[in-house]
Amino acid sequence: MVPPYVVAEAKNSYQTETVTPEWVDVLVDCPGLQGLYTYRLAPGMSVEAGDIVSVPFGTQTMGGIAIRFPLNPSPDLPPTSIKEVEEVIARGFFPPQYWTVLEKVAQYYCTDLLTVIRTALPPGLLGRSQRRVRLRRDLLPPGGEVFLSPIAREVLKLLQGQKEGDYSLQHLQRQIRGAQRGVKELLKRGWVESYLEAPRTVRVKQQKAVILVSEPFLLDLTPTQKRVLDLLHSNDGEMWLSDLKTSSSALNKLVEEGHLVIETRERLRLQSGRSSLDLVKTLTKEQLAAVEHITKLQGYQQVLLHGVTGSGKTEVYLQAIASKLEQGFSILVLVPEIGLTPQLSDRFLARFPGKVWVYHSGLSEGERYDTWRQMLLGEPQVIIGTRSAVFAPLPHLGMIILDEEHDSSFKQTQLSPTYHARKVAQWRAELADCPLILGSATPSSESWLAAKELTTDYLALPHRVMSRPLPSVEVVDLRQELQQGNRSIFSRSLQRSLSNLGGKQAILFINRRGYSTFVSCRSCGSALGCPHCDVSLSYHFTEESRLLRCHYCNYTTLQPRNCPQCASPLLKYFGSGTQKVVQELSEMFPHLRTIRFDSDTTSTKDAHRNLLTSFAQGEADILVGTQMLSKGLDLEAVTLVGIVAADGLLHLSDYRATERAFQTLTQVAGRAGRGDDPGKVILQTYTPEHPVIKAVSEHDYLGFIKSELTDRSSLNFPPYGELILLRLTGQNEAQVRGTAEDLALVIASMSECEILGPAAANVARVANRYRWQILLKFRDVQQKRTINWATVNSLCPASVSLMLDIDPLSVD
DNA sequence: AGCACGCCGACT
DNA sequence: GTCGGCGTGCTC
Repeated sequence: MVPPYVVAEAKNSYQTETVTPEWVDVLVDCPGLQGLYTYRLAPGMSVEAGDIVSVPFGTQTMGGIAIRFPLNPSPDLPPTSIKEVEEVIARGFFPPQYWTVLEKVAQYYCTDLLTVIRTALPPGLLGRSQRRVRLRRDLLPPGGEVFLSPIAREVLKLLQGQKEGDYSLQHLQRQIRGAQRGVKELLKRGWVESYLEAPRTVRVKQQKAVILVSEPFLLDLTPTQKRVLDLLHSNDGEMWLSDLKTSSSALNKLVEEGHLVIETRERLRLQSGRSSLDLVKTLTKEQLAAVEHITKLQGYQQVLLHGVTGSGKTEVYLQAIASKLEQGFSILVLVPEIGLTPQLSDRFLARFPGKVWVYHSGLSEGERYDTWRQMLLGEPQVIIGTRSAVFAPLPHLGMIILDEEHDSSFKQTQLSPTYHARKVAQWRAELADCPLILGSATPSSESWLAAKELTTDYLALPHRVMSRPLPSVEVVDLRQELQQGNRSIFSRSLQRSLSNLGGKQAILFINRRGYSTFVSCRSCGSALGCPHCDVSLSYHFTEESRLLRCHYCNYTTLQPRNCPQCASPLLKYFGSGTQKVVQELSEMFPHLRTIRFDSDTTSTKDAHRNLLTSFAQGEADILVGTQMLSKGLDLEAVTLVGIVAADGLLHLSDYRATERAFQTLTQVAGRAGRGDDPGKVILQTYTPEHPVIKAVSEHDYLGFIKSELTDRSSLNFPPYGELILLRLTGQNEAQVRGTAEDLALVIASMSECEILGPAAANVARVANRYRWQILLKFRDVQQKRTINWATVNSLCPASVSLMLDIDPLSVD
């Protein structure tokens, strides 16, 4: 059925042959399509696997990727229907083995190759053709518009407004509702013409460069020319004209005399960030052993670098990277969220100036496109990026580092492919035959088990640098506080510590944003809920207004004066969020300045960095924030960490809830005492006897993970068994439920796996869509392959959407 | 996703 | 009768 073909990986073997392929299978970028389309290659047109081409598709032109070269087109294809590739838009976008990784991801995560490619490639690489409309002024009779319908008249007016009278149809439709009808009318009269524009992809940015080729006589120069010459000298004789801040005409004389050459070159739009000074640090004995172990590795090897908070993992990375760079390799560094760790990327930039580039979804299209091209150049370099950077096309990959490997942001959950960057990194490292370093103070259960089973090397940094101690943790029983009459959200101990800060800084952690987590009526007892979701609304306030907001769908309404159910004015606010903590702080400690750090205050670009910078510079005394605080902040002046309420993390039903709680609490606690002064953590809770609280307060990772693994093993949860979660959503509750029940039956007939559910999701409705789920538990990877997902998918009606989460980190 | 082709209501 | 609505279906 499938014709014999030359696959992408075998590219080299066919290149050496003199036969030029006549057919090419192209992956056309069109949602809803997953198959490949066969095109003819015009004689003389050379296309390689991975090239971006434009092809006729239906009535339009589309961008696509050349995947493979069949020896013959499929026999069921009428030969006359095969069209020709139009042109090659971009070449060489994939290093060797790259396809293998993408195919592996598609297969493992049960999705199609195109979805994976769209995740991996920078956006804007694949374009689609655009229809444009142009006014023919020469054919337009004066006063002709009297014959037109109102809509056509409106379109005509818009077209006449512009000098060229040339707009994309899309633009016209945005401006005028129903523009297409008007355009048709004008087309028929022949007053406008329409044409297809070639697929628009991100373009290379071209700029003029000035190059010094010979030294002019200094005495002959005007002041401007002197300034230009000085600038050129301090930049190795080459500069962009735009950076010289002078017009090219001012340089004409020097160009004429042959001293300067001005030429147009591609200018890469790269974002490297800010660099400051960073000195190579002296290593502790343990760090040194780790660096030596890593640099001696040959070939693929996974390494778990288990370093307590403040043990100097970053310095180990930096020195290992330095050695790899010297050998001519490139290094990929993956971090949870780039915005949260500006200090980390700054340190890399300072240590390896000109060799470090960041890559994440916050970059503009042009920046991502150019950074991608920069990677393909193959020069030894370091790419720091978030989850999607695991697809960075570095040709001479010498090492991959996953920092904070336990962090759940490495897993994609909402969109397909639901990949985990750790897993993809393993495949990439295996193919590139290079080490993969997993760093964490609180390793994931997966990585710990791998180390225990010896498939991963284990390196420990059990002590902080400079012999600094880990912070002492004081557990405060909030039940006792209440009994003894303290109704504040701060225990007496935390209040005492805050008032004795003595010029040092504090971090307060609370895992909810907003002011109150829910509002309920004291008369009728009903809680104010979101009209579109099955959750209660959180109370937020701004200077202008008091709002109730849904944290799931962002529905926002003004806070009502009276209960909507019974009109009682007695509304009570329960639960504390970051806003309430900030407010209570300002009432209790008016002299302490606070910064709130949560997704409400960090939504704008650079907000993370700006807030953290101003805190680091001592412009505030206390940083109040959510989970975001747990991700690698390294602030030397912080001596106190207060965990306002740990309980929100402890009592969740999810199979990974305790692991996450331990990690978050340990990481937050680890922000204290990273400078010369010892740190202190005050952990407030209603359940001080909880094993997680005990383990966190004693810095006992080992004890924690042992009992956690015992629990997981007995229930065959990961990292022992394997999970797949089916999430079904739809507007009709009965239909969603019915579909879930049907699918569960079908799956039961295919596989021996354990089926939990179907059951309504924890939050049973979000944005008016009902959610049901089925959890599948497999013995091992082999058993996981027993399900035919095409069949399962085909049984799902169009009005119910089915989302597969492979290896879900959360089944709530 | 587009954009065709194709089959039903309000106008010359 | 025609024009034009947008309801399925195909795109090498």
